[in-house]
Amino acid sequence: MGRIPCCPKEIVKGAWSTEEDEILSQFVTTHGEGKWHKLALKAGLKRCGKSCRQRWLNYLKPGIKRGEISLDEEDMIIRLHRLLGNRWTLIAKRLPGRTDNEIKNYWNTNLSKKLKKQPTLSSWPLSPSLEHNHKCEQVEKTRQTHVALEAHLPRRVKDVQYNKTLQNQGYSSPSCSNEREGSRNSDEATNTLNDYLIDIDQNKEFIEDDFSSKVLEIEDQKRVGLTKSPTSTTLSNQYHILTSKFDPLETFLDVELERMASFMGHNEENYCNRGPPS
DNA sequence: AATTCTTACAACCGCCGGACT
DNA sequence: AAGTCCGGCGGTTGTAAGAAT
Repeated sequence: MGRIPCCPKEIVKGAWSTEEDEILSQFVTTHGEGKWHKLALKAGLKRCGKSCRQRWLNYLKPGIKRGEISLDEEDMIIRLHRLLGNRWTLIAKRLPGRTDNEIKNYWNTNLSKKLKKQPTLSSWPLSPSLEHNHKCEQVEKTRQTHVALEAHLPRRVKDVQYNKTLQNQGYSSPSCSNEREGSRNSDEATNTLNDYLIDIDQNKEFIEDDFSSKVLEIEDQKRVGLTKSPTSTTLSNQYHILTSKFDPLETFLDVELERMASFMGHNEENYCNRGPPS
């Protein structure tokens, strides 16, 4: 039983014409998004479904911001990239109107080169001051020490399993089952969001790899449907930020961005796409 | 003016995982 | 359980436009 080809036989590739854009826009506006393969056929577009999806999501969808990326946006991209790595969709979610593709391109063509020229300031790219530079150096030193001691952590986690449940909190934390060999012991692998929020509150040093792995962990918690807020009084200070629709990753990013802003003496409000919890 | 080089970015491609049958 | 569909993601490529020679 052969697989149905995903694209029409006479598939058109390359740049989209104005006519094609109009057809796609009109069709999606009328019939909605999704089922891109069928959509392409019904709309009479000789395009791959994926191509239609990409064209709509990256260029035609209302609300997409075109044009030059502002300094604020650039700064935000750099910060988020340090937290998340090449996870463009996650980064794009924090920049309203910008698409993952646009951010990825901007990074590859502009920022990666810029940061290579200024490796030390890559962590904190805002306008420099002496105090600022001093802090940057301190942070970079700490980071380098940490990186030297710790092998690089996996960027992606494919498999998740529960192996720890926090008592009296109704909150269980997954851990990575594909840990690098010898990179962590089992206790380290069971660090929880709770633990990490305590770390944040205690204003521990910024360590890049810890952030990356923690973000991954939080994403996995989301993936397995972890939405229940803990109730421990010990942790109550940390959880004032949690809303009824608790989203561990969003919360984590908000906390980190606020922390970085406070560290650098900048107001991060503009970067947070969610308002403060009510 | 012609040619070559560089840059920017739109689009393609392969892979993955969840949903469905 | 296995096969297939479908959407999402991130890496890579193709190419137009501008800069340099």
